[in-house]
Amino acid sequence: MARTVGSNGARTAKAIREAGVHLIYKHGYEAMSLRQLAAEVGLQSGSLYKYFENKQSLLFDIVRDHMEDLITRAEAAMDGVEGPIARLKAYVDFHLRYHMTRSAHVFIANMEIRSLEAPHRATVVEMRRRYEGMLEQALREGAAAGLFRVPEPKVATYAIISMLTGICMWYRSDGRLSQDALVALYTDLVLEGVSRPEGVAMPDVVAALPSPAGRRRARA
Amino acid sequence: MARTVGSNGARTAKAIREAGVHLIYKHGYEAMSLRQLAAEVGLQSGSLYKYFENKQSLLFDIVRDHMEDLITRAEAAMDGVEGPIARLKAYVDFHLRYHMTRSAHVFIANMEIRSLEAPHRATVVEMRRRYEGMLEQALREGAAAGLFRVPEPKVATYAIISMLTGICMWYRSDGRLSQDALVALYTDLVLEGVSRPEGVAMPDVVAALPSPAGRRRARA
Amino acid sequence: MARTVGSNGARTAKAIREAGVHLIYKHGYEAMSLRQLAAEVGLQSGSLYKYFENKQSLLFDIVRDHMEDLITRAEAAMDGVEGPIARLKAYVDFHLRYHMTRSAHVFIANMEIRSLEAPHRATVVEMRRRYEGMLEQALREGAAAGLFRVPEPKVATYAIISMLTGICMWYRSDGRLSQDALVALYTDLVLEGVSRPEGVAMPDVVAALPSPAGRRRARA
Amino acid sequence: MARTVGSNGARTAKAIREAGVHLIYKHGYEAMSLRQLAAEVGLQSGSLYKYFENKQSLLFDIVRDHMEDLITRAEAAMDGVEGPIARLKAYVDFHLRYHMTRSAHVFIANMEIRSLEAPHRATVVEMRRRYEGMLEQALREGAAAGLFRVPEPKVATYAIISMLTGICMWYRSDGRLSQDALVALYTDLVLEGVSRPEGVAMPDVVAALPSPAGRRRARA
DNA sequence: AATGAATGAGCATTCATTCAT
DNA sequence: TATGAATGAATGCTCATTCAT
Repeated sequence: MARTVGSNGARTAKAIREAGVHLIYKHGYEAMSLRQLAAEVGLQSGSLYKYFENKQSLLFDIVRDHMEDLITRAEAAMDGVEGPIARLKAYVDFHLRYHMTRSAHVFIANMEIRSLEAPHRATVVEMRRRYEGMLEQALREGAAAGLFRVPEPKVATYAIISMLTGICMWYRSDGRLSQDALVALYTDLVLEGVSRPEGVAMPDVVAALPSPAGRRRARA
Repeated sequence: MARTVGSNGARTAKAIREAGVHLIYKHGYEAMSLRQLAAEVGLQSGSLYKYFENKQSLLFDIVRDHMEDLITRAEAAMDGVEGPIARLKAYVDFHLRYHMTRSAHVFIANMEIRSLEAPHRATVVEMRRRYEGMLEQALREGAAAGLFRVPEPKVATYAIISMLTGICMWYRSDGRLSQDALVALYTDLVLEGVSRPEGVAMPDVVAALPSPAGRRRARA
Repeated sequence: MARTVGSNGARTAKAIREAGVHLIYKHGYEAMSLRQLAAEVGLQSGSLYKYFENKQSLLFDIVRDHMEDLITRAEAAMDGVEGPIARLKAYVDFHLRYHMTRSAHVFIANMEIRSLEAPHRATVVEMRRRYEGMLEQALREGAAAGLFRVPEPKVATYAIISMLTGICMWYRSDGRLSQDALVALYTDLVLEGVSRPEGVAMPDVVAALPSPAGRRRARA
Repeated sequence: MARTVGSNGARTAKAIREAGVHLIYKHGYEAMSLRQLAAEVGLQSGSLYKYFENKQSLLFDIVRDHMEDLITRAEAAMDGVEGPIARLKAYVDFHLRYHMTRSAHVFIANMEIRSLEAPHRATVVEMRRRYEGMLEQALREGAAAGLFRVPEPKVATYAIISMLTGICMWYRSDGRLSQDALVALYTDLVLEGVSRPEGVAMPDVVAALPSPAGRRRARA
């Protein structure tokens, strides 16, 4: 019998990718078996190797492509936005909407870094740093302009990103609150959190922080 | 040979638990093998079964005990603290210090919930809800007292806890910033984020939120 | 190496089944290991799982298929045979020849019922009941016709079947006695055992038996 | 703490033996674990080795003791009984009652011979031969005296013993039929099966049997 | 007489992967 | 493009057995 009309490699490749995302999201990379994946797309497990080199590279492909997409879209969202406050708002808005829309990919990229082999992990970590850097930059500029109260931009970056990313652990598109409402709520939390209020001094312990200058290690 | 001189059940049990935490933290529950664990404590893998029923219950024991410890200590930390602001500060302080001190346990409890079988997972999720409830309660009281600007206490709870918990992803005890400094930084972010500033109105979209009253589903 | 030249699924499946019968017959189901079985057919033990779901289902497949074969052939052997005496003879003849020819299968079906998990066991027990029912029916009809002296057809059924089945414990095809001779000997024992002799009364204790009517439990 | 009053080795030994019989009967020798056995008598599994050398010798002890008991009692039951018919009746009577009373032991001795290592098995097989020999002897004498129609006493022996032994597969002491009734039924089957009826010739095929004289192999 | 800690071999089963067809 | 047969290593787990205490 000839092949089914329209049954072609590209379609299968896409089906594998989607089933892979779904299964890794649901069971975790280690717990997902290639037999399951093959069954999901109606193949024998050996046939998957036409579409990827091995299980590890399936994961890497998924995570790398996701990170590229994330960065590309973030840059597009921030493109042309002027001023630290507007840029911070744009970042928060983008990050939240992206995480609500593509929660499975995001979840995988956050949870399965551990399952990536060292070189792959390094690549992904570097991409994540670039993405986080966009937020850090906005915070630094806002602080320099006297708009934000962020003595430690790196810490604030981690804090804000953790807070925003957490949304993909519980957000459901059929929930009571709309995406717009949630964006408004989080934006408010973030903006108030970092904005300089009139006449409020930094706590002493922060004022006495050692200077970050000259340190070598990437993380505080 | 039967028994190493000086071998001792309680000591072995403790060693297994610690090695288990370490290996699950490092490789993930699925990726850790009991042979690895046994090797770490100098046993044959079959001998581990004197100390737990199976791999799953090792994980559950670790997570459950951690959650019990977390809740007990949180309650102790909040005990006698009066007023929403003070209570919020106490919660943030406790949460951060605990997460900086026991980051492996915390990491496991957050990451490996997925690896728990349904009934175990239900138990842990319930415990987590109780722990989160302490924060939510403080936020609600603060809002009711007109101190906090939190139209959606549940969302704010998730947001704050995500932000704080994120610290265990990067904190190193030998880092540049002390625990005190980090606590001060995060406390500032949280407090400013939720405090009611003079004459600042809610964003329109939040003001127009549907009332949470009467909804049945647990999550927003 | 992937595939031995000329290897063939159907052939392997048959080889596994036969080796399985042989090993279970020789060592017992519990004592047979799948490594042994795999070695017998020249495979790695994991490869067996292409051919059965698990060890238990290998046993069940063997026993079920045997029972189906037994019943089908018994019905064929009895088909068209008229009259209780002729039917009893046909049953004895069939049963003996079958048990002499396929003693390994028969042995397994009798000995390893205990090793079947409950639902499988129930299925097999039900099939056995059907097979035994054919003999019981012949005995009942002969008794009703005044030809047989069987006050308790169920007991007589068990007795006769036990007697006949015992042959597979010692029969060897290269023994001194031919199948025909053995069939003649057993037929004689059975026929004389149940036939009504002239003027011979039942022993008193049997005459005084409680009526089986109305009892619920299947077995005497 | 001192030992419990009356807790002594002999009592424990007996408990182990009984639990062993029970568990082997229920699960089979291979499937029974010494942990189960130990738990049944309230010991640690290592402690069992004060009472037997190893698992195999527990089985052998059980089977050997049972066979000794069987033979001793059979000899006592036949002692002083005169004449082939009376002796045959006495054997049948004894065998049935013994098998109804001690069905677990009997079952084990029949089913687990396969699990005995070669030398142990040889011992048990020899004992069984002695026990069967008592029946064979009675049949031979009855045939020689012209009372029985048994051209092949060995075959008849196997047939009768199989038939009688089968009772322990289904007999329940709370069944509808009493032991006396069952003994009467089986005795009747056996006696009629082997007794010489007036003017009934042997079937041709049996009349033409090769003489058993001079053969070496133990089984027909 | 019994414990309890441990061994080391073995088990059924699953896995990612290979490759001739 | 896909199959299906197979590998070989690994996994979680159970077992009979040992022996210092």
